[in-house]
Amino acid sequence: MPELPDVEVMRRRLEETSMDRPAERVEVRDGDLVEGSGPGEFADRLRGSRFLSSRRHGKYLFAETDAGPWVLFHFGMSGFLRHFEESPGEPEYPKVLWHFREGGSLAFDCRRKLGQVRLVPDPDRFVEEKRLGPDALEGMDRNAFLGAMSGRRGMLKTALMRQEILAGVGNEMSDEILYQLRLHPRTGLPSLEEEQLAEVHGVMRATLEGAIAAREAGDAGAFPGPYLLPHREEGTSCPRCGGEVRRIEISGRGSYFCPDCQGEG
DNA sequence: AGTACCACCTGACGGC
DNA sequence: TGCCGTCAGGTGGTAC
Repeated sequence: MPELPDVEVMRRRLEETSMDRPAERVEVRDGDLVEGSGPGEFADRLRGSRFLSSRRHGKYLFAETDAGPWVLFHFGMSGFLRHFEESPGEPEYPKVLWHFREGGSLAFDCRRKLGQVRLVPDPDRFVEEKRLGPDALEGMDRNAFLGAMSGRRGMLKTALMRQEILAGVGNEMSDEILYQLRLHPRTGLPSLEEEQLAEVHGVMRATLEGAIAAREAGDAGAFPGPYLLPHREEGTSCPRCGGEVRRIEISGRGSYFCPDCQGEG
């Protein structure tokens, strides 16, 4: 799940449910997911601590603690956060849990174990060391976007997904952005005029905002106009023109599009 | 510079 | 029912 919109919604849930509550106990059920320190050390450092604030950069979520460091959450392909009050609400694959003193728990769930949790002294430094580009939603105005995209030879989709160019767009959102633009997934950057690139920027922002709103509302209808996200399946019909949605492979990643709206390539 | 491909890891799902 | 191949939205490294 987790691309920028998903992570942003998780950040908001974290703000609503888990701030300023001392953790009675931090439970590491799978130390494989904890990077940079032993699982025991991680739990010990955070015992009794509270989350003070949160930040997001691209697909990374940071939570400031009064223990000093920030907790970094990265979700891989199958990770998410869930706050629950009673044990029946516990998700299926919780790897790290915060049990709050006043009740309730926060679970970092990660079925495929491709995510990670770690302590970092400073989010800005982490972003710099990771060489992440500016956040696709908060950190890129039109000119920055044009600057980042101009002079590149590759595909638009690939560039949108490269986290060192801009952070937050993944495979699924890149497909959605191309769908909204009615561009084929293999569209090359050199074929786009500056005016079209500016449109890409606007549509990217609107698509990310729309996806956040849709996820917040928990229903697809919140998205303005037809969108591809619920139709990522070969053979389903395009919500815009009724054409047949197809899947092609780009660098080993599944890419879904409507040949009728977006061209055959 | 850009692309393809593999690896990481585990589960869900469809076909036979 | 069970086995098997395929696919999954993440990143990172290698080879061309």
